[in-house]
Amino acid sequence: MNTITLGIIEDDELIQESLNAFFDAQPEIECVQISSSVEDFLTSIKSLKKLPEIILLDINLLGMSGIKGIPLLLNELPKVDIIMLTTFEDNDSIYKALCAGACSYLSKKTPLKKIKEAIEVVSKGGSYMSPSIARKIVNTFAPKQHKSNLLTPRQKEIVAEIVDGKSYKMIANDLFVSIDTVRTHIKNIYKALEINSKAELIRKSYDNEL
Amino acid sequence: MNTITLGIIEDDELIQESLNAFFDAQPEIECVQISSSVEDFLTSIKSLKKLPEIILLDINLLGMSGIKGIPLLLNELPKVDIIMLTTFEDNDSIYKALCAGACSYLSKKTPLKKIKEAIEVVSKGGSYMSPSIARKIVNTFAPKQHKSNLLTPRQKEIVAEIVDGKSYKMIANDLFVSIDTVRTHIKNIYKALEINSKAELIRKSYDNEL
DNA sequence: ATTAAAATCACATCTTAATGTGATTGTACA
DNA sequence: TGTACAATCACATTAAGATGTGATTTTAAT
Repeated sequence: MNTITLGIIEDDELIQESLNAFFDAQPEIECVQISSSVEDFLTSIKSLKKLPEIILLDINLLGMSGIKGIPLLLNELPKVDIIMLTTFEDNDSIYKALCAGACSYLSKKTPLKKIKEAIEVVSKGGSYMSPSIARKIVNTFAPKQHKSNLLTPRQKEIVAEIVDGKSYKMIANDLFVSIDTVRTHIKNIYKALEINSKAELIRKSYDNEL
Repeated sequence: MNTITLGIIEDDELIQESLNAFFDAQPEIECVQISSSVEDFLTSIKSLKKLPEIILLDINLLGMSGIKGIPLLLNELPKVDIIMLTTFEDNDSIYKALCAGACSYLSKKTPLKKIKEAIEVVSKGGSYMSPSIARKIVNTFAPKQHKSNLLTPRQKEIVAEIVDGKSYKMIANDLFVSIDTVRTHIKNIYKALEINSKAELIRKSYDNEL
């Protein structure tokens, strides 16, 4: 197994040193650049022989924030994997970092051994995150429980088929009813939602408005 | 620590039995209901004294799919946490399951010990997922600079109108061209995207596939 | 027992969408 | 200076969708 080249962007000197000392002792990982800011890091890498494959990135930095730096880092190093290493664990920071292109998100409380593990996992094409952060991430997908009772269960079935791209005829077949029944359902759905076209129905469905 | 009550929905008898035997031997986890389908499960829980706090759910089931079953399960058991346990590891299945409200996603290849660990993590309010699945999940956030050149700028304008719920006639009016021109554009769009209905077009548009 | 709501089906009518063939114009590129 | 492509329009046909009126049946609630 090849050594993994690592970059660190972290403005707390204590943490910098602690990480540096730790990775120095790990033959699998070679720390090729440590900077206190994204700006410095971007300048420094121009004169490096070995480029980092993975970057540990803090959010609260001097100069631009780690999150704003992600696109710039990815622009300079398109193949790099970015692991956030930060004290912030709020949904918003996590969400923004991932949307910007980070591939993993760790709390600074994470033990060094786990950080190393995360680096190895990411290097193999995976992603590591703590259970609590993972939960926050999956929660961003979860349905926003509108649960409006505008539509009956049967009507919702019909909507699902429509959204799936089925024609009335196909729906009738799938649900074992006549096409006229499908028509009637759709008439009622349109009345209930105060719309009058399939396009609006699909939009509402995608926007979770039913 | 209290025992965790568990439900299992899985139609493969071998896996059912293997899970059942394993959890029988775990004092921390009590399996209160095993069913082969979501439908059965929903019927069965009505007569249970102890309700499951966590459900292991397969996707490929007899009757309705596990993914379609998630909303129904959450409806009956609003506090339940659902862990997908499935062979499917494609982005789409993962994404749909999480959007439907699953809180964790495991491959069937996961060792029993890890499944138990996942259950305990979820029971504590976290989420467990394997590195490869975690990576797929974070990738759904990442910026997708597809910017596919499948459609010309004019065609994209037409699509925008369609998605907005406009009819051909309205589009023709908005863009100051004849309705036949709109028709031709749409014909070409359908050909380019290899689809043949408005519904599919709207879906692709919402799913960022253009 | 009555009522209300949900789901089913039929028939009719009109509008919109899907698809094919064919043509013209302008622009960009080799 | 062709040629490829985007954008425009016309005509025609078949399929699908939208909408109205009216009716039956089953089930849940009053």
